Amino acid sequence: MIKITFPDGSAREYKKGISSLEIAEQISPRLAKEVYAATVNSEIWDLTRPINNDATLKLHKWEDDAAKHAFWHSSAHLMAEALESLYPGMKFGIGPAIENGFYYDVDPGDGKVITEADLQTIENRMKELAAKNLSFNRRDVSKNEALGIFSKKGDEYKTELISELQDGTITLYTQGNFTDLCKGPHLPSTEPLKAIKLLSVAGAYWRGNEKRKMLTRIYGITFPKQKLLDDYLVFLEEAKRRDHRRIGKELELFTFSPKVGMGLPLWLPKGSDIRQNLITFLTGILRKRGYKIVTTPHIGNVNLYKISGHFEKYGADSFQPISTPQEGEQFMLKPMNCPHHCEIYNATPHSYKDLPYRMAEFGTVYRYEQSGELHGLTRVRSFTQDDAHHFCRQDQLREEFKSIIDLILYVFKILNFNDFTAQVSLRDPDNKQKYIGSDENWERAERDIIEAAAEKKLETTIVTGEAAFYGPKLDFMVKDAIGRKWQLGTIQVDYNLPERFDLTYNGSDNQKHRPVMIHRTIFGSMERFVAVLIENTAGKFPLWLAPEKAVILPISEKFNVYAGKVLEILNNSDICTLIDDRSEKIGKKIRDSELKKIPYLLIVGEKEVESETIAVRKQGEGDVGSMKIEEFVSFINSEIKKEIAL
RNA sequence: GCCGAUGUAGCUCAGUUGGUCAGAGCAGCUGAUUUGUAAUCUGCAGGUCGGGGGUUCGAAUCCCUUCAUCGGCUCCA
Repeated sequence: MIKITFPDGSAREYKKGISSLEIAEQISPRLAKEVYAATVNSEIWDLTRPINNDATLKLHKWEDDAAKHAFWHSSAHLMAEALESLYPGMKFGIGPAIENGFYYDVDPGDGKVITEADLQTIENRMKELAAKNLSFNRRDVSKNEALGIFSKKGDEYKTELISELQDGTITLYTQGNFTDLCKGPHLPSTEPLKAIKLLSVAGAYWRGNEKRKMLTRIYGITFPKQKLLDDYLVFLEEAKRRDHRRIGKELELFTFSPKVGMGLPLWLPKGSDIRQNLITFLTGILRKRGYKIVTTPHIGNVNLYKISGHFEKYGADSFQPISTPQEGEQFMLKPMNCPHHCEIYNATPHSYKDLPYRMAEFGTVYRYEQSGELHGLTRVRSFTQDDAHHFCRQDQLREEFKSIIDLILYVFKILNFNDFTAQVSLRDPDNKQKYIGSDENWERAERDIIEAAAEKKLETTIVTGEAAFYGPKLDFMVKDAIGRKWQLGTIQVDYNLPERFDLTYNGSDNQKHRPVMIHRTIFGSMERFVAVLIENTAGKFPLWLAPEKAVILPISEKFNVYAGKVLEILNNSDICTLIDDRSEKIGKKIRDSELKKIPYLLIVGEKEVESETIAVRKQGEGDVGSMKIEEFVSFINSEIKKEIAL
């Protein structure tokens, strides 16, 4: 007998070799139907795998990621089986479960392509196969046996993977006629794979290496119930409606023109207003926190980037230098503001007493991005960073870090950005030659970042090997409407540029010392931030950010004169207001303004003229009653104050 | 840059296998209406069907090429 301990601490005895599925059945047949995987001693297992020793056991229902993972991984195998039966000779790469669903990378063979038009056929075959209720069988094999099986099939991708695995750790899973190299875990059978949808096909380099062959990646998702799939598809549709590219067009916020060039955003008046509101807001906060605002040109001499090291590292992949017609000088569009800022630092002498020195700029930079990588406002070739550089002493590093974390959290809070993650990127300790700076400084900086984040109660994930070559960093990431991750704010320690630009300060010992430099952004870039803001709010911006605060809707043209008077008062009170004096019915005017997401609709008719009031309707919420014009002005001002005060 | 898809009026989209197929709704402009909380009615105007080339008696439709966009991959100082 073996002892199985459950998550609640209770324990029961079972006969040796029992599977978690059998245990679930003994608890309740219903439970057995709802579990998809099990954690046995902190390892995730197939439900059917026999347990031979005392163990802790947690059964995973659909709600658990482990269950979804097994479910989708099994789905990937099912898809592979369908593909193999439809396309004999197809070769298989890898087919993992992902955050939402699964994919499989396949090589259909030279000259053959799979397009979205083929997905329905594949999907249908998957459904046929799933209905056969095929069981997934796990088998341990030796490296030689595995190599034999897959080289016989001609699956060169699999044999490549196997050749890198340790003998004795290799397992295969078989369902029906399909066998795959796989760690598992899997479902007991294909039976629960009831609702299946293949979503898209895309190219993906084998092993993520652009020098190697491009395979065809097929994405799909499955659910145990059709209802869940339907809900998911509805969610995807809704997400598309929140897409910033779509809302940006509908609300006339920004546009792109092939004539201007791809990836070069053109901000329309309303989008510009939002952007400017953010800049004004942030500038106010920065000044209170001791930042000095600077301004630098959009180009810099090539030599500047040779000094900084950027030219050597990124020069070939940048917009190429522009030359002066007579002097033969070469300039680059600035890809970042830091070298310019270093020279601003160098323009004046610095004492240890004056540090930290905080320098900020809304600096527009230009980066060459591959054409296929451009994406709305989130990935562009020209963007404005809310950039800043802190020059400080090594002993001030942690406090500076804390102050920046504090600032970012403060700004995110005001903007109602709750759904972000923070990642600490450290250097790869096994590959130290990739980085510049002393071991001592790195260790200290990494410790400072981690501890500063902890002191600020910021939850972080720590990733080694992701640091920049010049220092460790802390990044803030958010997801867009359909779950793609984008980096916004970042805080990066830099030991490189202070060396290269020979930045110094006078210490209390009257000796020259080297300051540490911190790069930081809060929004990341105005472009990306506005994009994320659009998707978060679905275009319904908070009042303080809204480009237009109110629109006056006269009941009929008879009241246009009064409406004009109201308009003048509001605009003179710095409340950006429009008027809709078309000869349309009030219902139509309300509808149009609601769709434009203007925060307040002010209806004026006979009653309002007589009492010198306006009937206020809040966007999305309805009538909120009448008020005097001055009352509305102070109401709006206090609402805005509430929004941006903390 | 790579793989795949898409590209028809300002916007959203119809246009079977090449043969009155250049259309609709919204937006715009007209005129009528003068309206009380999410769509009043009338009429008009708008496109060399992304650009270029080709096949054909004939191309929005087929082929080539180019530009742009979308979904991914690689990249992201």
